[in-house]
Amino acid sequence: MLKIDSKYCNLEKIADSGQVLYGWNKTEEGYTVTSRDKICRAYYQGDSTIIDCQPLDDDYWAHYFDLETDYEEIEKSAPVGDDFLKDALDFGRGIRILNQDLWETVISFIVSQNNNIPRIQNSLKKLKAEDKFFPDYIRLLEKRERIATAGLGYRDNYIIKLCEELAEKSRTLNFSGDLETAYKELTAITGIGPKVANCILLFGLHHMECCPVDTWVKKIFANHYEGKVPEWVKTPNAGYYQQVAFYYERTFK
DNA sequence: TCCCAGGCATCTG
DNA sequence: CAGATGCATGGG
Repeated sequence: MLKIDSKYCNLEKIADSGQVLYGWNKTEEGYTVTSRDKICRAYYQGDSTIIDCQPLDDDYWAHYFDLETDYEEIEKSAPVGDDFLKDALDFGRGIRILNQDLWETVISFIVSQNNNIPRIQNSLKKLKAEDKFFPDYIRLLEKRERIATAGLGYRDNYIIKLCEELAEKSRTLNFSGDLETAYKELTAITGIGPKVANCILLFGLHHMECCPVDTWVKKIFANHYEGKVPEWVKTPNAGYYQQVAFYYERTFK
């Protein structure tokens, strides 16, 4: 069981921050969270956030919830004199950048393009169907009818092509090289462009300097920075600043 | 009915 | 290189 100061681990904010499109389900006490073949319960107890898993797998979940990172320190290192960022950091305090499963993240954000969040989540649920955990490429190729009926629109071919290419090489996705190499390998996949690649790098591979620029972030630049790119975009923790800014802007759209 | 959604691939100049 | 366009689908 993990016990975290809830000030820096707010379950609702994490669930609604747009980084996680699969695996979080609301319950009476809080959430159940699945990742790969693992599951935990997450809820509050006093001023603490509790992560409780059966069987015991605290190391996995400690990494998933990114407990090795000091978010108070990230806040302190934010560029000064930026009122919008300061407000976003206050509003989003409690968000953490999860270490999500790479495959789940890749599929989630391929599905996310030119799509809305409820539809994305619905499609991912349909891909999982009655399976216990999110299907790997082998399972998806076995269950092609799911891909056809998941409401994926034109994105279905991106997923089929990726699964078939992995099957041909008989290997799962992994990006062991540096950031630049991973970015090139990701954007070489049909259906993955700069924005989706940055989401995968940030949410699946935990490159905190990556800053996905989507329609909301463009709105932020336009509405709060006179159309210019703010300083925080090019800092080592840009991914976190992007996430709280996204959450802040989208909440008060 | 039109417009949009955590964009991308493709084509054109 | 930058800019324009089509894309599947469901919700507002």
